[in-house]
Amino acid sequence: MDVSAEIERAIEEMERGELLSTVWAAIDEILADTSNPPSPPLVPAELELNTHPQPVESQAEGYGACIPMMADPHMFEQQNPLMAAPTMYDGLLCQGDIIQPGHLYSQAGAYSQGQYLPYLWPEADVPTATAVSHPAAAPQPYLPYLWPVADVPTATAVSHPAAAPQPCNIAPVVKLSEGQSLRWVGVWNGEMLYEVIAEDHFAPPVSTAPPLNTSKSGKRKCESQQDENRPYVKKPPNAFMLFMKEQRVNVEAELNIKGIRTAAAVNTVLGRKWNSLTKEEQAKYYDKAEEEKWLHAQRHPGWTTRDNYGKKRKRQRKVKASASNPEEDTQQAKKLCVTPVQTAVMESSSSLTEAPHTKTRMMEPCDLQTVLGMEAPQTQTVLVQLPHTQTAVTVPVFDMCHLPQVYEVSPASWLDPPETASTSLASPGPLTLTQIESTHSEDVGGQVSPSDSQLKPPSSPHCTASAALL
DNA sequence: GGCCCTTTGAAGCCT
DNA sequence: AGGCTTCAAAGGGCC
Repeated sequence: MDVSAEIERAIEEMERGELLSTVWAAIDEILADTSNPPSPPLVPAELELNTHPQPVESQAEGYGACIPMMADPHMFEQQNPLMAAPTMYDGLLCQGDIIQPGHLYSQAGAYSQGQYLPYLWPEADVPTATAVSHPAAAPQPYLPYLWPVADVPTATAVSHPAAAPQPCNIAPVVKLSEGQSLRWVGVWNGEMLYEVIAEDHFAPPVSTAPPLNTSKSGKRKCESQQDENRPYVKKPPNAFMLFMKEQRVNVEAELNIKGIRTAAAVNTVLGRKWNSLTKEEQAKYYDKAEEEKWLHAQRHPGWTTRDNYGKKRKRQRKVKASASNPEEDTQQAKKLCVTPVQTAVMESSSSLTEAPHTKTRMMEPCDLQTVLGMEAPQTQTVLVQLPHTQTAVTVPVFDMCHLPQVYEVSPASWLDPPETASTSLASPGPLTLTQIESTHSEDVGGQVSPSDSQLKPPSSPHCTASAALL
């Protein structure tokens, strides 16, 4: 039986809800012919995994995009309790053959709007599963989730009476890249099987995610969307921005000023402080900036600063020449008009098989990571190892304090060693996801030695200790 | 509602 | 190639 064809046909003919239920029923039926009928993986009590499908579009994180949990960790409790639970992450971070949990980034230099979560999440604010309630009619969570394998040694089966066992609500999905995801389809010879699916096959109807960016700057209409269909993605911070982020509180306390142009005054002081730093001291921030840039490139394949160029400022600065000049007006208008087309081109080219080559795109040594897609926030990671490439990537999930298991992904029908990860992922067979080792939440806020990370972001000339964060 | 102010660095744009 | 412009953050002020 051609399962794929059948599923595809069903997808075309059915409504989403019907489709999902039917597909799952079909899969169950198919798999029932094998050794053991697959049942949804049991959820360890301490994991409290999300059991609902996630809106893929909400994963399109970005500073101003709609990744609610990025904006404020407390949103878990305020808007969707389920979000506090360890949830499968929709993107993959590859930083080495051994990938470290995203929570290892939890340290100074956090970004306030969730765009740079590795530095963002204050440990004290990390939501824990224990604080989570599971209402009977839980709202649709915003993000996909990673389902723990049924045979997780440390897993303790729990029942979720409130979570209706609807097939469409228990399908774990791992987002691979833009447009593709891994979905758990069952068990084959004792291994969890995942299939590559198009996102729209699993996309929920509407994202209820509130706007992420609540800052004043986030109110700008031009930042609300990159274009009609694409969320605005902000630039990664440079070294000085990271320095400001970290030192602003100190300088504000030192100055103890309020009122007129406080931020501008503080920035002036920060600028002086920055210039007074030694090269070695500055190198620390250049390192971070390189990491941020690298992560940004992974999360937003194809994105360049061009995408934002001319979209933010709506009127000329006072110091600039008068905009009364018709030519200047025309040029400004040009900048505002051409970008969507360019963006669309970039988007289409950032496929599995070919990625755009831009200054900000770093394909080496992590083609795989780029291919797998990074459009997601991260609060926890699990190890996903791709056997043929001998490369591992992380699958961040929600809740840094839990779900410490590390999983291995092995393709069930990965017959030929791929030339590159890109080619192999272009038409992969079902993948298996099994736990291979465990890590623990004690790592939160800790650092990992460079030897723990065999794949790292490209080092910058300033780079001296970036690996420690990865 | 949204830009200004102010800083440095990165990157795009223009000549 | 080199210079200019824009945007990253912050938040009160101002239009």
